[in-house]
Amino acid sequence: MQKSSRVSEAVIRRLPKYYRYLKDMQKSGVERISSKELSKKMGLTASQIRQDFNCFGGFGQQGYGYHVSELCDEIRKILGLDKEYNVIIAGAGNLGQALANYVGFEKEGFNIRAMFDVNPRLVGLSIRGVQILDIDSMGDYIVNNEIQVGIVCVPKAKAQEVTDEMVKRGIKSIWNFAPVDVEIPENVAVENVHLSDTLYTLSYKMNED
Amino acid sequence: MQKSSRVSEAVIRRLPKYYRYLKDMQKSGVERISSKELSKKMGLTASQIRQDFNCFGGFGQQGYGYHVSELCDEIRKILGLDKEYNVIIAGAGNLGQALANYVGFEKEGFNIRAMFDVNPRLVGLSIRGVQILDIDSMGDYIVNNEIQVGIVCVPKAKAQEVTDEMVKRGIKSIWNFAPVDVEIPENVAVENVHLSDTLYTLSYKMNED
DNA sequence: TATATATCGTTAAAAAAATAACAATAATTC
DNA sequence: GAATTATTGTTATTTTTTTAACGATATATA
Repeated sequence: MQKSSRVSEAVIRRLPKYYRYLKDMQKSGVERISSKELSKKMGLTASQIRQDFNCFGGFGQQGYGYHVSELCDEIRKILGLDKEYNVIIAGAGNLGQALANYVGFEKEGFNIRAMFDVNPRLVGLSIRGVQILDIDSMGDYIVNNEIQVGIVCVPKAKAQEVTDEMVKRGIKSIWNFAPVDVEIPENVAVENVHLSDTLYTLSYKMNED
Repeated sequence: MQKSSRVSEAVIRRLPKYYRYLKDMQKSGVERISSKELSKKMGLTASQIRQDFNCFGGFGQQGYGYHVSELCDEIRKILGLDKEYNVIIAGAGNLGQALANYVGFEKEGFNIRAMFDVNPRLVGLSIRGVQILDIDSMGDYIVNNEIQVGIVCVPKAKAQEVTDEMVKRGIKSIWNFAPVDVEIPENVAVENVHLSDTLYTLSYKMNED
């Protein structure tokens, strides 16, 4: 798995999709699958699938195909979903609350430990057992509770500031939903989500031909 | 703009990002920008930017650069954001409510007309003036109110069913947040969002080196 | 057990995307 | 107003990504 650092962004972005489909198949009791069958289901080519998996060593067997649950486990590991993470959410507005309420993240090891907000009306409340604390206490909380992942759901104007504080206190991963690309140092990972981007793409497609 | 149908997916997916940066600059009063300056801000190459814009005709001026507001307007048009759309949301859970509360969409012409849910406790309530109606009335509502865009925020198990109903009643664009790829006929546009995909990518990056 | 079939991993070819180069032209300077 | 500079649009080159081809190997069949 030393190849990792040379795996292209395109491949990496397909991994979660593989994982989704494989998890589903595993759940439905499918035991084996060939690259050809999988390609049909996922709308990719069989060639690409084999090539993608081979970036990480290749988990199949000639003449047989892939063991679904084995392959699924491998991809889980590659994605780092076999570990547990401590997570906080900055911004307890609608989106922050929606994320806190979604149980799927916890199933994959992302445990939301606390939420933070400036609004005194929200501070003190709980969402699914997760407390909303004052945003001023976020820095110390990160340090004291070994938080690795920070989710940014604050308004655009506060996003960079909140991110900076997270990074300063040792967070190594920023999942940002504010509609602005936040800047981070090289050793920190970031995903700027930009929900509306996909809406605009949809708008483009709708008006295309 | 006849070229449209031959513009690559990669370019199309960058358009919303250009639009974001240009809108910001326009707001801050920036009048002109060169591909070189823009490339620095956005983390792209100047070459790529010029090439991207030229897919749609090229809006610059040699020796000068681009007029920010003019370029911004052009991209708005290309994305179809100069029009108005009637939108509904299926599923008034946390995510549905979060989307209904976000005013940014309306600013770009996506007017949320109604929400739909199965939960009788939610039916009858309003979010920012948008009524939550019974999901069974969705089909007729779509027809009677000329709805063009359907946002799917229902659980995974119901996503395809709800999508089918939307398509059957004439919706031409599906923005799907359920964690499954919904299938649609060829003449309908779809964006399957998959929030957790970016979290998993983040997880990969965090564990990389 | 030998033969046929399926299917992978891998190498080769093709296609697509990104980058670089440059001629054309507008703006600016002297 | 001529010369210089800036910067585009466009063509050429390079790189990356995708697709196709195929030998190797395991499974299934006769």
